[in-house]
Amino acid sequence: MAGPASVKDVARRAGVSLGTVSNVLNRPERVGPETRERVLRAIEELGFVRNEAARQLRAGRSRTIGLVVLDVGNPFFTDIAAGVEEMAASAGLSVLLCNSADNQDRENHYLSVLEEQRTLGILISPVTGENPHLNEIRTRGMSAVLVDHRSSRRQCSVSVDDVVGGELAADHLIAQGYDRLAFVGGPIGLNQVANRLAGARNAWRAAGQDPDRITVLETTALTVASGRLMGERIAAMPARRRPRAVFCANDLLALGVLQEMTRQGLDVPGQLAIVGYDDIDFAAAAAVPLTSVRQPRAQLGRAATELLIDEISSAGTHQHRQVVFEPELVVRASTDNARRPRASAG
Amino acid sequence: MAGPASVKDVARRAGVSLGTVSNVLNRPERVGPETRERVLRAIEELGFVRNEAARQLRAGRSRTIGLVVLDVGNPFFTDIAAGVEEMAASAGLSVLLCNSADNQDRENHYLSVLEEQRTLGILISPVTGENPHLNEIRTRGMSAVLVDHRSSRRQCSVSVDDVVGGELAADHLIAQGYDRLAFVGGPIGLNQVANRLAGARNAWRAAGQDPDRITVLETTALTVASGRLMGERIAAMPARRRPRAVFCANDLLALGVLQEMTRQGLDVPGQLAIVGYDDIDFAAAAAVPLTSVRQPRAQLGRAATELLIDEISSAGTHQHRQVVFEPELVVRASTDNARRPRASAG
DNA sequence: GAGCTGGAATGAAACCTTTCATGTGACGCA
DNA sequence: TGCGTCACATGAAAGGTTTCATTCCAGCTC
Repeated sequence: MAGPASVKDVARRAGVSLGTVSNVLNRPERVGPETRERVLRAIEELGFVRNEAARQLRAGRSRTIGLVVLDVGNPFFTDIAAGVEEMAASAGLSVLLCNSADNQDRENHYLSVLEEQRTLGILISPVTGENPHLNEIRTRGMSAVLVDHRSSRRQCSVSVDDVVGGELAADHLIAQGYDRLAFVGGPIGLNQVANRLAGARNAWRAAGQDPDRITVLETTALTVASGRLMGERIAAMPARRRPRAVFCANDLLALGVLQEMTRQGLDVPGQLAIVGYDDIDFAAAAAVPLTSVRQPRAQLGRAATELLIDEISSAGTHQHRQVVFEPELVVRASTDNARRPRASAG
Repeated sequence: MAGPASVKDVARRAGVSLGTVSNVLNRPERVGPETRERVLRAIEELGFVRNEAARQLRAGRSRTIGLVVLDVGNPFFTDIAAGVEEMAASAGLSVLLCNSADNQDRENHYLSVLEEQRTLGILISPVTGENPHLNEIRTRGMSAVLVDHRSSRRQCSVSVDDVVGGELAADHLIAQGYDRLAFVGGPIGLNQVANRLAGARNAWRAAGQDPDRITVLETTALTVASGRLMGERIAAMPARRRPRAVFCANDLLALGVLQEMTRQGLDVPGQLAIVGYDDIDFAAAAAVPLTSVRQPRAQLGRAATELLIDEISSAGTHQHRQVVFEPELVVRASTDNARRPRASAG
């Protein structure tokens, strides 16, 4: 026996036909108990394992959905993934988790893989708003739901209002009396980044300030390492020109900045207040517990999966929906202006 | 046209045979330039996408390896996954990431899925040492490498010496003068947990103490939430019976305990020193930067993938190897006994 | 002009499972 | 005895790709 056993081998060993073996596997009630027993024994003895590829080829589609995220290393996305998996499992589907790492080429590569696999549908947190490749794939009949990104009316999406989130963060900083504000995040091309910045500018304008006077410190990625790098730059600024508060596009950046401040002996929030975004579990456990904008992560994942399943199963009647959740500000020590030392103390 | 276009459709449209289309796809140099052009145009016009299932059925195996981890929510494992993916990509392979969530049934489920998919090989951080199902699958010719768990000589594995890690942690605490020691971790059935505890006991014994006098506080999982729960229990102990130092089986637990201490107003390391394990990025950014036992995570992933690829490609000559890395202690503020208040101060 | 060469294209077979229309035989009932 | 029914079991077909042994043909040599 060269390769692994096939239904044919099982059939021969059990002395029945191919069809009967298949029936034992898929509709056991249609097979006589004695025959069934014999087939099962043959399966056991040969160590037969279904060939999913052949199965799927016959069926024309798989029982898998794809989830493409921007960064598996970010707990924000693994929390979403947990929600997706929970929902998918309860519908009997598997989830194929792909990491685009903020990279358009990788995103497209994974989209191709998912299409070639005849995946049932795709959940994607896209690198950019419009991805022609994704649109093409959808044209060919693949269902897709955008996650963490609001779509047009021609497609389903699940997102959290990032503009509102940015406003919440900036409003809070303004209310706390911080004046020189910086925004840390990037690449600016990322939608989430752009929207959170736009929200902050809105709030700034509403407070009667010039929205362009928010210093934008653009990073190359939304990671702890990028945050540390930017932290170095901030610490190196002369105290008079240094911002009093930074709003970071996500918690990883915020934690990086915070870490660097601590290392350089700058007090948070005394010399620099920090607001993060996402409220991942680690934000609360940070050196200085982080004020952050909370997103309902698992819920995001569940809702997206529900929409996708609906789109797949009721192809004809499906109505595209854009679900938008509201973010929520969680205030912690990192923006406590009471702890800010006298201006002369620096 | 009902379903998506197939090679047959492309062939018809381009006015060539099936075989030629396949050649354009797989060995373009064997096809005349003019014909090739015509086929490519047909592919473009029809939006033809290879059917991976059929491809794989024909080939007998996929171009994918499976990675089963204990907890995708734990940065330790996503860092390993990053290493795996990097190595796999450079060998032209895809990675299917599965989360067993410490659960034997889920682990077995994913193993079955991977076998049915005719995955090229499996990297697995196993829930328990011996998994009969995994052994069965290996019997049928599937390659598998254990990750973060040392195997017997009959199989490849990549791990970090957890006993040494436990010794490093406990030695450090002893050297810092901490006497009442507790170990936080669980389920004790998990190998990593058991070994780290064993290491700590070794060190304790070597220091002339009764190794059974290490209090074992068993948790149900290695998560931040479990850590918080155990933190509550620790805080609730009368100060005289409370441990002076805890060694946590991983950083998530340590962060949870730390968070709860802060919430309850207990000083770390003043009233409780904490050592974590893994040295994930967040450990350094914690409320009190965590002393932790560092593991070379990405390297673990890369090495495991290398072993797997070797096992797959040189099936005949392959020698099973057990690669064991050495952990490294990273000392930070959470175990700084200088900051410990006078005994009478409590 | 016959025979040969090599590049290019062909078409059937194989991979494995599932489905479905068909076949078989036993049994009960009129 | 003959017919209909029912429960099982059968075998061929289909699904899309790749491979490989053939076939075809233009161009070349002798």
